[in-house]
This record gives sequence, structure tokens and C-alpha cells, in this order.
Amino acid sequence: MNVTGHTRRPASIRDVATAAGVSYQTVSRVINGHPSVKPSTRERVLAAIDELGFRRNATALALASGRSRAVTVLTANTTHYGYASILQGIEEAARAAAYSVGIGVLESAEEPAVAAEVQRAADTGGGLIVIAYDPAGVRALGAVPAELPVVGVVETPASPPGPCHHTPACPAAPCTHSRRAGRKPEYIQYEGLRPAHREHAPDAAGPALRADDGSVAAGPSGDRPWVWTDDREAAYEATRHLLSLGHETVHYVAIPSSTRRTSARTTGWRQALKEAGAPEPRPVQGSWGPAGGHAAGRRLAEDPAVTAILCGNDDLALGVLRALHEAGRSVPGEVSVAGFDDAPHSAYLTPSLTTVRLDFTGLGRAAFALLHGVLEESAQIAPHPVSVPELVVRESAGPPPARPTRP
Amino acid sequence: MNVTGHTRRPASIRDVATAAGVSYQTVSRVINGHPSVKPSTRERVLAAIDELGFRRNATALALASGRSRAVTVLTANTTHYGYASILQGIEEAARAAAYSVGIGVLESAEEPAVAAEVQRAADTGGGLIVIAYDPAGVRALGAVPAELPVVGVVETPASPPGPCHHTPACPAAPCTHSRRAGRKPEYIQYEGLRPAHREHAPDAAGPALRADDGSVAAGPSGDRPWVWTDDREAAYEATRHLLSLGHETVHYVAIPSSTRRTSARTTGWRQALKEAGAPEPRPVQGSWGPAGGHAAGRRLAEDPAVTAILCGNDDLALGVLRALHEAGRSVPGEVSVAGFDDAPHSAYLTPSLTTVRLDFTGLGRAAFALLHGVLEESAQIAPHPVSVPELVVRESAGPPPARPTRP
DNA sequence: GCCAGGATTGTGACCGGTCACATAGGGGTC
DNA sequence: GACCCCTATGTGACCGGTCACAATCCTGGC
Repeated sequence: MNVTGHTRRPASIRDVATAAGVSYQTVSRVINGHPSVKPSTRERVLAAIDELGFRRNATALALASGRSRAVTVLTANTTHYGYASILQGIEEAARAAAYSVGIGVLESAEEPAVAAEVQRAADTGGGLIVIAYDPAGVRALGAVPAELPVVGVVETPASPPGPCHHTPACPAAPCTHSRRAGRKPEYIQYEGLRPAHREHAPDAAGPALRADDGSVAAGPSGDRPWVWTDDREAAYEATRHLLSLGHETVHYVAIPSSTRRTSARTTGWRQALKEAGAPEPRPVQGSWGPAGGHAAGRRLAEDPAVTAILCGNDDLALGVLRALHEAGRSVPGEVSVAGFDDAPHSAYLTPSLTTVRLDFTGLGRAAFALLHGVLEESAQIAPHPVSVPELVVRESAGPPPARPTRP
Repeated sequence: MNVTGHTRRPASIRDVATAAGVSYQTVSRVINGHPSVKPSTRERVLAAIDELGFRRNATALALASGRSRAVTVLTANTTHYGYASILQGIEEAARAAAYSVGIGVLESAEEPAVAAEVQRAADTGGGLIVIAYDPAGVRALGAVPAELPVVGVVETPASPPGPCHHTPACPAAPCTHSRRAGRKPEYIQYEGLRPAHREHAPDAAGPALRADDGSVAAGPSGDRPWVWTDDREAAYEATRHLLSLGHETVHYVAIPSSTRRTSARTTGWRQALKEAGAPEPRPVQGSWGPAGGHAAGRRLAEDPAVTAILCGNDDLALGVLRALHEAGRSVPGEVSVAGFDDAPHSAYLTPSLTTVRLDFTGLGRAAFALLHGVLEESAQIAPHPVSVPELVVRESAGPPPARPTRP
């Protein structure tokens, strides 16, 4: 029926209705799968839909129904491997659920700029996922108005895993719970809490959002649901690995902490040192990129006592590697280096980088799943397990030199 | 006036109207900056807006007015440096123009999947930017319905720069135009063409979208506007650089071509070889990531005659570097390697990578600017110059070994 | 043969804006 | 003072869906 040469505006349900000889409401029922439509009628309507190439207008749907089937991801960065992978995971899950995903970049960490971005994201409608790995993200997460559905991807759970104050009676009570089973613990990969006192879903909360061991947890920003990877444990493992190679201690080049408190990675590193009775050197502050690692590496290269360096991410490690090379110190012969994240290029560096692999994509999927659950009570919060952080042993770390490098 | 404890639904213009004692239309006039509103009235309305915390509902705006102030970016990948940077550039420009940006990932290059993604993007409303660096993207660009405003970010202009068939009378006639001025030519960095025969802007076309030299060009996918970086020229420069160091010829590890035709990078490389009278080895097919480079590098490492390798991107170069190292061939002592893109880590590799820097962020901004111009006739298409591709000389390329490595 | 009640279908209002047009007040100008 | 035009404001319809409710049809039970 596309007789006219003009590109007509797309067909609406009323167009379909007249074409099928029914009322617009019946068309609405058909496209929404309402049960009480006579099969013959449904047929006619579907035929008309097909013929006119009708597609339901997402904007009108959002306006009329309130549900917008959209997520906006707020992030400070889109180019770094970890961030980009999380975004990819979110998009993947969102696509599967027929949600559209928007992004908003937090270019500055200044309060007004962040607030403006949050506002913009809120205007878009739908849910919010905030990647809060850095000050801008943390601030954004804090600036989200209480009534907005939001999930945070955070670096550190509010209360570090420890003794469990599990209180099943009160799902709003912040509580973390970690259980171990020998060498390879089963981490609680993510879990969340329905925001306390949401208006529309007064008491449907709870079980659906619990991990399968029934534990719940609350985040740093006012009882919002969030997801995280167990960076503390990962750093702990990596440090232990380096120590087990025989190093006296392990130096640490830190990524900028998202909060004033110490990052989970730092905590894990510190814990491993303490358990081994190793001296704890001051962490060197890095940035996110290789330039920061390079600067840090230069300083560390000057100290001949340094034989092992753990870096907050693979980019930092790359910079450290380079600085060591420039200083003429061989890796892993004289100094061992380990990274964090297992970025795609790390395996191909020379020397290839020992690092801890984190499943960012899975983390993104988990974040979306959680948000999806908050947005639609109907949505199943299938436990989307995020894989355990995994130590990847490569060339950049080895035993320390036979005798102290001190001349 | 936030007396009730309830989180009320946000104020609408009618709420503001009654609060200010005017009609909703007057409120509409105020928020749209309509001139004929009495200053005192405007004051009252603005006060009411402020007091109620009114924010204009983007969804309703889109539905009522048709303009949605949104862009959707369709891309096959979000984690690779180039793609991510383009996305970042788009977001930056979009944010400045108060547009929201959505993303859609083309996970598969299969026709139905691609078509579905394009549909989804179309449903969102607003404009489209398709990153067509790969088969999935190219296919997506082709699948965009004619009536949808779209800009492609493409690898190769349809007709390679050459003799200019400039025909100012017919802006729809595909035509490219390149001019040179000595050693550092002023490339036409991007330019575009208003889609032919758009319904709503019959003859406002033309000048605004022209580059400042007045040239216009049409893309590979049916006279759609697009942007690109001059990869051909960049590859040409890089190859010339390697040849100027004394290499007999330069081998090439190619990124997958987005189309059946030869990529611009390949063309530039070939052209430089031809001009220098150097033999033209068969390009080695790589993939996008370091793994592909590694595989290609292994093969090239076997041939002792290979002394210079140009790679389609920095990730490939990384893999090649690694393969050469594994084969015991020193870089740049025995073999020189050059990359493409200047990814952030390339400067910190050992050896640091000679490469060609491309301004992906600028490219993204240009893409948005172009789309913005198509979407709103009012928008200025300020010539957003994308910087010229720039050869970055580092450690990985040097003169060939004194005598042929042949034993 | 009449009515309850479920299955089907239709009607009107509404979501929160915009657009096109109508309407009421002022100055001029002649 | 009639006429006109411009300024300032209001009214009703509309964008394309959904929701709440009413109306109609059909069937079975008594």
C-alpha cells in the first residue's frame, strides 16, 4: 500500500485500527498481547500491522505509560579498558532486554558539572547506572535524587567484608557477608538491595535481590543497590603470589582512590603483606594511565631494594615497565611487576604482564540485571554470577635476584 | 512549597501556570524564550519554575514537537581505542549541544541482526551516527532507511581522492576533491552532503555543509553525509618514512577491510611503494587485535628479507612486536615496525612505537556537528577541522641492518 | 425466558508538551 | 472616534500511545 511516493510519517495504531476495521484500543491490546482478543480479530490486526509496517512509537509509549525501557550510563571515561568493558556488558544485557542505553560522560569532577550531568541523565527518563570508580562517579552517584532508580558500579563495598552481621529481618540494614571454602573462595560477586522506602514497590523487596546464599548488602551512597568485583581479594591474591616467589616485600602503585577511604586494592595488598609479616612500603600514587605509571616507576627504579611492584591497573604497569627499562633494570630478572585488569594488550607486552583478570563485561551485565529488577518487579533477578577474579601468571614476575642488588 | 512528604511527580507546565497565575501556553513561551511576553509576567513564571523545580519533560517534548535532540551511535565495538575515542568525541559535542547520546552495539555482522539493531536505533528517534569501519558497520549504514538522518564515520571515501569532477550545480553528484600545497598538504578533513531529496528541507542544502574550499563529496552508501580521516595519506606518509630510512620495501599487516574494496590504508601504502619503485609484497591479513598481529608477525619473522613492517593499527603492531621478539629478531635493529592510531599505550611500549596519530575524538565531534546540521537547519555547521594525521616517530623504526640479514 | 458474568470491543480522558488560531488591550494615524 | 496593527495572552486540538471504564455480545444456569 505504499502507493504515494512520499515518505509518509510512520503508521500509528489508529492507522492500523482503521486498516483492520477495529478500534485503536484493540490494536493496543494486540501489540501488548492482551489475552481477550478474538483470534480472528488478532489475525486481521496483525496483518494490518504487517502491511503498514507499523512499529510502536517508543516516545509515545514512554510518555503515556511512564516506563521508558531506557538506561543511562554515567561514567567519567569511555576509553579505558575497564570502563569500556563495563559499558559493553551493560549494553549487551540491555539489548537482550530490549532496553536502549544512553551514555553521559562526567568530564569534570566539579560538583556543579556533575550535578548537571545527573540532571541531564534524569531528564532522559529510565534508569541510571553510575560507574563510580573515581571521584566524579562517586559524586554523581551521591547526587542522584532519591526517587530515581539507580545502580552503582563501585570499587569498594561500604563495609569491607568481615564478620557478618546478617539480619534477615531487616533487608535495609547494611550488611556484608563473605564466605570462604579453602583456597578458591566463592566470593559473593554482586548483590544488592532494593532502595529503602521506594514509593511504588512498598514491600515486594528482598529475596529476589539476594545472592543465592541469602546475603544482602548496602552501598556507600544511601542504601542504593550496587555491584562490584572483589578487588580486595584480587589484590590480596596478586600480592601473595609475588611474595610466594620470594620477594621480601611488594611495592604498590595505586590508582586514584574514588573516595577518601583507602581503596579495596590497597586494602588487599596491605592485608597480604601483613599476613606474611612483610614490611609495608608507602604506596606510590599513580594516575589512571601509563604516564602516571611511568612517573611512579622512575621513582621506584631509583631504589635498588625494590624487587616487586604491584600496579593498580595494567596501564600503570605498562608505564612502570617502561620506566624500569629506561633505568636499565631488567624485568623480571631484577624487578617483578604485576598489573590489574588483564587488558587485551597485556598478554603481548614484552615481557608479558602478570595480572589479575577481572570480568568487567560480566560486571556490566550484573549491573543491568540489578537495575532491570528494580525497574520492573516482574523481571527475574536471575543470579548473574560474575566470575571470580583470576590471577594470570605471565613473564613479568619471577623470583627476586639471587642476592640483594645492593652493590 | 515542598510541604507534602511524598515525592510528587515532577511539576508540569500546567502546575507552573497555575502557580504563576497564567496559562500553560504562557509558560511554554517563557521556557522557549518567545519574545512577546511581558517582563513582569516572565518574572512571575520564572519564579514559579524555580520554586517548583520545574524541568521540561524531554519525552513529551520529543513527542509533541518531533525533534528529539538525541543521537544514537551504532558501532561494532566499544572497547577498541579508535572506536571508543570517536564515541567520546561524539558525546562531547552532543553534550555541548544538549543532545543525549545512545549507543547500539552491532554484535554480529549478519544481515538480520544488523537490521534489527538499526530498527532499534530508529525507534529511539533522533539522528544516527554509524561507525562503518567494519563489515557490520558498513552493512548497518546501508540498512538505514532513507528518511532517517544519519552520518557515517567511514574508513574510505567512495571515490579515492583524485581528479576533481566538481559540479557545483548539482550538490547531489558524488565528487571528491583534494588539494595539496607542498609537503604538508591541507587535507579536506571532512565534508558531507545533505541527503538528497529530504522531505523537510527541500532546498536549504549545500553551502553550509561544504568544506571551506567549497568542495563536496558523497559517501559509499547512497549519498549520505559522512566523515573520515585521510587514512590513505597517513599510510602513505608512514610508508615513505620507513622507505626513507633505507628499507628496500615495507611489508603491510592489514586490518580487516570494511568493504570488498581495498582499504585506504592499503592504498596509501601501495602508492608510496610504487612511487619509490619498491617491490610490493602481498599484504598480510590481520584482525583488529594483537592476536592477529601476533599471528601475522610470526609468518613475517620467518622471512629474513623482511626489514620493515607497517601495521594497520597499534594493536596489530603490538602483536607483531611480540612475535618478532619471540623469534629473536630485534626491533628496530633487524626489523622496523610502525603502527597506526597512536593509542595511549604505544608511547610506553618497549620499544616505543612509531605510529601515525589520528584525531578520533575530533572525528567524532565532526560527525556530530554534521548530524546536528542535518537535524536543525538553524545549527551552524562551523567547519570543525579535524587535525591532520601526524607521523609520530619513536623507537620502533630505524635504518635497516647494515647488510642483508641473509647469511 | 431472564439474568449473571465472562469475553470482546469501544469511548473518553490523559501523559506533558507544542502548534495554530482566536482574543483582549493598547497606541498610533487619519 | 473608527480603523489598524502590534503586543500579550488564552483556548482547543494534537503527538501516539496507555489507562479506566462503559458497552456489547455470547453463553450457561435456573
